[in-house]
Amino acid sequence: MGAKDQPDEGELSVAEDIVAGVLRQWQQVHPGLDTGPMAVIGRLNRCSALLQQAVDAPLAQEGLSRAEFDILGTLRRTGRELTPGQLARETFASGAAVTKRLRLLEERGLVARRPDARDRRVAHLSLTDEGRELIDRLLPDQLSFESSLLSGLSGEELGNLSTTLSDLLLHLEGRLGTPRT
Amino acid sequence: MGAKDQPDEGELSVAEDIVAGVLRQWQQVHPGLDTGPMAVIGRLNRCSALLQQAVDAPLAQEGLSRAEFDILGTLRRTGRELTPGQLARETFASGAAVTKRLRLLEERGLVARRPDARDRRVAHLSLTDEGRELIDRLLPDQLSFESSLLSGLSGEELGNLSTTLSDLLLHLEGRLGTPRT
DNA sequence: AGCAGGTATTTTACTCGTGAATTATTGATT
DNA sequence: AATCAATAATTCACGAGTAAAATACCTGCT
Repeated sequence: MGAKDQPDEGELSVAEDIVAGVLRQWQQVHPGLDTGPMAVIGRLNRCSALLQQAVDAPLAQEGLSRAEFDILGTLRRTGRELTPGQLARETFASGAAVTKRLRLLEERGLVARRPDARDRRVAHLSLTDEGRELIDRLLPDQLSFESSLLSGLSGEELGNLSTTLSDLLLHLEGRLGTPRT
Repeated sequence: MGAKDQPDEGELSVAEDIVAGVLRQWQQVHPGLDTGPMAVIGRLNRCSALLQQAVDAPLAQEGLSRAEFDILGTLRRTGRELTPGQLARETFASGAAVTKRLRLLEERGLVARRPDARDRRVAHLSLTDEGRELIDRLLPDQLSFESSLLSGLSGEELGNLSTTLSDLLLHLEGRLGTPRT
């Protein structure tokens, strides 16, 4: 389908992104190859990589990794205690990773652990006051920083992008995502 | 679970992706918070993670990691010898990572190393016949598999997505990407 | 020539994440 | 009651990636 979607070159000399150059190289080596998927997936991955790298910077100043931030955020937004297993599912991490992160976060006094009364296998994690204060302080800064990263796109573009990615995500979750209970 | 309130948006009850639920949780905890950046960046990252995981599957059958595939692909599409440093820059990896990957790829007979005649610090890597055959055999399968992953979106949506991501990528590269050389 | 400083690559020491075992516990079955 | 399978969390062993040090080499300057 996308075989003929030559991005109109030769018109306005709009700068090329890095992926465009890669696609052109492939066209020279394998003329007629449908590089449509690469155009989308390559850009998606590259944007994601650049964004993650940038987005982590403000957190690092607080000595938090993105993964730890995700745990705090998950506890904050759900507003209730969560077990390690639930945290793993919510943050798409392995149980082992969650165990490690929780140990550090507990040591820092940001989350607290409460044993379950009925089932002594499970633990319940919640934010301490300090943890809640930290995330509530960080989140607005984090969001406005992220917003500045997206400032190259108009509000309309962002809306469309968000919608299309939502469609894609829904589709991918259907085929690959966790078979949610 | 608890988030089972009726979506009174009056529209078709389209299923929600995972990020939508997260955004709704944040709205309940911090009403009025501008979660726009999360809507975009969260979905972008999640799509990227799901795609990367899926995309690696066919490669794994050949015993190749995505990172190794990237190296082979870079050598193939540029069509000439590259130094480890150039490969690192092209694949956005550290020099150390490239060194490791090259050792494995050399051992497997997929790439060949040639010392530079003038400057004995540098090496020139190229694909062996076997390496070229492997990537030429893999690439079409890889692309059609990727295409199937994107089948949930229409051609038009894919085109728009590609264009918008290109804009974003260009913007991000400008602020975060390669510093002037 | 000899050395200072720069560059290309590799090595080292480390962090982080994972899958597979391990431990501890529960609930069901006999 | 004793045992068995299932489940929750943790520990273990390992692989992969990184930053920084080390290595090896080049170039230009005095």
